[in-house]
Parts: sequence; structure tokens; C-alpha cells
Amino acid sequence: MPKLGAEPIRRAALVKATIETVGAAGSLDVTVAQIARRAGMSSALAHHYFGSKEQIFLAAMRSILSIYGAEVRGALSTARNPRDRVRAVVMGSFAAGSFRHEAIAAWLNFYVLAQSSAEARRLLHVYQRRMRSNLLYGLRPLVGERAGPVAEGLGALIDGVYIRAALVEGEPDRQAACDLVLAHLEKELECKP
Amino acid sequence: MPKLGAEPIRRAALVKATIETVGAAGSLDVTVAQIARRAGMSSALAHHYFGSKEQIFLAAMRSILSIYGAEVRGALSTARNPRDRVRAVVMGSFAAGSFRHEAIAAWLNFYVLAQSSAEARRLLHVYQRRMRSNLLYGLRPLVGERAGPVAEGLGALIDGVYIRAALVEGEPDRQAACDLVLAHLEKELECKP
DNA sequence: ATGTTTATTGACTCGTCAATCAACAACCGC
DNA sequence: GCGGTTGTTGATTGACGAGTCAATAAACAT
Repeated sequence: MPKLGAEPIRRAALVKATIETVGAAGSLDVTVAQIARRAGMSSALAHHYFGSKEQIFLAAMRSILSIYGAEVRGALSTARNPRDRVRAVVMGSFAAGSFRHEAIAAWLNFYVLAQSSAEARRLLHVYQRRMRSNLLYGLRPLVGERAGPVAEGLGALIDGVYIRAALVEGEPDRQAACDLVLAHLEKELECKP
Repeated sequence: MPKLGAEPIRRAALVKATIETVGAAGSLDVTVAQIARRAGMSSALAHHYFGSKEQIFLAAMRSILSIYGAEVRGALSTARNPRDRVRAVVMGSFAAGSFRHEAIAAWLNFYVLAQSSAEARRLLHVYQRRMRSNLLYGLRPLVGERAGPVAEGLGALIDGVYIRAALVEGEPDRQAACDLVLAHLEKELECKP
């Protein structure tokens, strides 16, 4: 049974299974055994590779954050001016890899975890800072000193759209979500001072 | 010890203690014993009056929702035109009784609970529908058929500001939060068609 | 006085679950 | 073919926590 070099495969399988299980339950109240079973292994093995339940969750969140980051970077890479840069950050946030039921449920629970786990809070702050600085970089040339508040509003709006999407069953409407935020952005860009 | 007519006092004490305990822990992962202790009684009594842990939480959420509803109604009562009506709904959402650390933490966890508890989901939908209809009522005369999308955006923005406030320690800045949303509203009202 | 209703709790049951461990299985270099 | 490394699990432990229950105590009714 045991083939060598299994560690990365097992870890990946556990991360995937964690996102699926948390997504299906809509809560972090899932057992390591459930996750391990979905990943096709025993719960002892999950502990063997990750050490604790919390570390399994955090690995899953890191995976989600890294997909999200890659999507935003990808969208940014084709942007040639500030306006498109800001739009890219928004559109990256609603790309297919991130704005999915499972990932959204994970996000929501991640917010909750951040209230009690220092490591989760740290991770969340990293994401928020990156998002904020991405937005500011594009916004500054467009709205000058208003960039701060505008970024604030965009970030909050994106977060709000995310958690509202957590409540609909089935996959959320990416197009509609993205358009809503982009429309808000247009309004902000209309007045330049 | 036992004085008659204790039921309503006990229930209220448990609701209060639940909000405090969940607020302090930032999670629904608190024991009935913790809540009961904070409310100055045994866990058996908590079960006696509420039947189950979930019912205790739901009672706490109903209390928060009812305070919120009262605040919005209060703000609405002095509004004399559509514009002030919409502003009242927004400002009611950031009134002192609702936009507090504890209540915000409860909200966040309520969203999570709504993913797995039918009763929590029902309760949440009641609130969302009421908020939406309050907004629409004021928005329709102002922006006509755009009222739907605008209400959508306002609702999402308010939710987003809420969960972001969950992450700051200490009491959140009500003024700033409210201003941010009101500024968004002004922008939406600028173009009337 | 006595029985009924309401209030209250300590002690208990029963299940669950994270984490550990001992043991077993396959592969590797030699 | 042997010792070390890696992979893997069933069984077990130990703790914790929701919910129950029997028992006690005060108030009330008659």
C-alpha cells in the first residue's frame, strides 16, 4: 500500500477534502475523521501530516488565499492603466477559482476563526493588507487623497457581497456580484478631486 | 431561594449572558455551562428554560434582531421624506444598540449558523427581507427602477462594514462606518434616472 | 396542614472527538 | 536479506460537554 513520496499528495488531498467538508457543513464543526475519510485515509494519518485540526484548517485557508492571490495577479498582469488595475483587483476577487460556494463558506468560517486564533488573524491581515495596497496603487492616480476611503468602501463591499453569497444555495452569480462592485467603482471614479 | 415569576428574569439573564459569552469567545463554541455561570445559575436551569443550546442562541439572536428593528423603526419615525427614510435605515443599522462588538460577533456567528440551522436561516431571511423592503420603500421615489440594485448594494455594503468591524478589537467607530455607507448612498442618489 | 406548582441544582449518563501509540507493511540502500 | 526510513491504520485514551433526572426547597392554594 504505502508508496513513497506520498506526503505532498496526502497533504493536497486533505486540503481539498477540508474545503469540501467545511463547504458542505457550512461550519468548522466537522471532525478530522470526516475530512480524512473524504480524502481516502485514516484520521491518524491526517494528524500525522498536520499535527492538529487547526493546522489542517489553516493549510486549507492558505491554499484558498494562494489561489485568490494568483487570480488577482493574473488579472493585474494584463492591466495597462490605473483604472484597469483597480478593475482587475475587483474582477480577480470574483474569479471562478475563488468565488465558489465552498471557498466562500471557508472564508466566512475563517472570519470566525480569526476571532479566536492568532494565526488565523495574522493570515487574514496579510490578505487584507495586500488587497488594500493593490487597490490603493491603482486608485491613487485616479482619486488622489480620496484613495484611502474609496479602498475602504470597495473592500467592505466585496466582503459584503461574499458573505451574502454564502447564504444562497448552489453556485453564486459571479457576473452579477462583479458588476455590482464595478458599478460602485464607476460611481467613485466619476468625481475626481 | 426560589422566588416565583423567575422565568422571564432567568431567560433575559441567559440571553444577555449568551451575547456576552459569544462576544468574548468570538465563536459559538462556548458551553452552556459557561453561559449559565455568567448568568448566575446552573446549566441545568438553562436547559430547563430553553431546552437546548441552539434554542438559547436563537433566543439571543431574536433579542438582537428585535433591538435592531426597534432602532430602525425609531430612526424611521422622524423621517419626513424618502431620502431621510433611506438614511434612517442606514443610520439605524449603525445605532449604538446594534453596532457594538458583542452584537457584531453574534451576527457573524449567526451567519455561520444559518448555513446549517433551518431556523437560523429563516430568522436571517426575515431580517434581510425587512431591511430590503425598508430600503426599497424609500428608494423607489428617488431612483425608480434602479431601486432594486441600489438596495442590493447598500445591503451588501452594510454587511461588509459589519464583518470588518468584527475584526477590530474594542468598540468599532460608528460614525466612520455610518459615514462610509451614507457617502455611498449619496453617490447613488446623484444620478436619478 | 397538605398537596400542587414552580424553581433549582448536583450528580450522572452517554456520546463524541482530538490526539496518541503500538504495530504492521512496503520501499530503499547496501 | 537486513536495518533504516516512510507510510499507514485500528485501537485506545482522555477529556469534555449536552442533556437528563431525582431530589430539595420555597411559594401558593384550599
